[in-house]
Amino acid sequence: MVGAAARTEEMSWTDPTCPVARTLDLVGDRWSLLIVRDAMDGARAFTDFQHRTGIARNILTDRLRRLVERGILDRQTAPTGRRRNYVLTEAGRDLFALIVAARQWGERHAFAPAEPHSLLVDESGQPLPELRPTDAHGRPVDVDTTSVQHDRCP
Amino acid sequence: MVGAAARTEEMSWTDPTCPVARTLDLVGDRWSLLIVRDAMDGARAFTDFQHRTGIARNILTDRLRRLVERGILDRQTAPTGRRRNYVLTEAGRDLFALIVAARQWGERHAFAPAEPHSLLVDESGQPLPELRPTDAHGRPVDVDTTSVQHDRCP
DNA sequence: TCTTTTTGGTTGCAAAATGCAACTCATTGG
DNA sequence: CCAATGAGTTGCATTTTGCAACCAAAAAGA
Repeated sequence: MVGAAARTEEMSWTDPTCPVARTLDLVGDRWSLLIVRDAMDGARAFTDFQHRTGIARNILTDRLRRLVERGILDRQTAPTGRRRNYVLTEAGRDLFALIVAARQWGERHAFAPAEPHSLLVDESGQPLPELRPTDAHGRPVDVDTTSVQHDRCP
Repeated sequence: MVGAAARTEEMSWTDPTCPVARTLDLVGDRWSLLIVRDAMDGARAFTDFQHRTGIARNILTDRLRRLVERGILDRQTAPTGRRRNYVLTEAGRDLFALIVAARQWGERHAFAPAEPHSLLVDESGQPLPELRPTDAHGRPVDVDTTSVQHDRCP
């Protein structure tokens, strides 16, 4: 299902039939996924995001608004007219796999072997195993063993 | 391991300790992942990429060069013809999981239920099951059951 | 062989996105 | 009440992108 404002604002897609392209149209700019990353790591207030990402404040204002419009973040006002903060929607939380894939690729290809980096761990402190696409029977697949059908409507 | 030119050119990272941020610095712009997507789907020549993505040619020139510099594409001279084309490196092929994650999120959240879209299938024509991050024991994990350690060097 | 077309770019300029600093205006802590 | 902080907005300079025209080498055709 498409996000709220994507409907009202009649989003113009780079490549309307490709889910990869639509995803990039929604969160594929320089900052949106870093904002989502920080939201997943507990950031909720404007300044949380500003300090963690280092993004310019006017751009942050715009990105937060767009992520809300696109159904990835939600603005919640705490009980007594307090400060509003930003929380992930279900669609936003579902970006977890994408962020994990980005993190793991970065660990494999953007760091020297001994170079320090932050680490994503499960509840027992263990790093996650690598995400591996599989076919319907659980066998690993890759570029060579898959193909894109451009002419189907499932 | 870091890409060839990332070393020579002394890349300046948005957030040097975060693998997600480094990945986005390398392929997180408006076009790079669509170029990789098309390379995975068989595009090799300049004009293949130009027609599939619709990107402006000067930008395409620049993105292709950067992807080569960053170790994601390689320029290969075809056996008979003199014309060089672009093929994915191992690091580029390893972006498969990231592209699949983007595709699956797009299918779930950027399309109306009956809206047509391209489909990634395995060798027997079956769509791939959804990628699910798991812990070391194979149990599904998500935002709530994981955390980022910002102070470790594995 | 000579000409035409296609490929793979480059250059210059206009438009859009981004970054930076200064300025509001409400909330909160003392 | 007053100062400090949070959450933006506004204006301007810089950077990135898009568009169209131009160009040289390679391939194709006559």
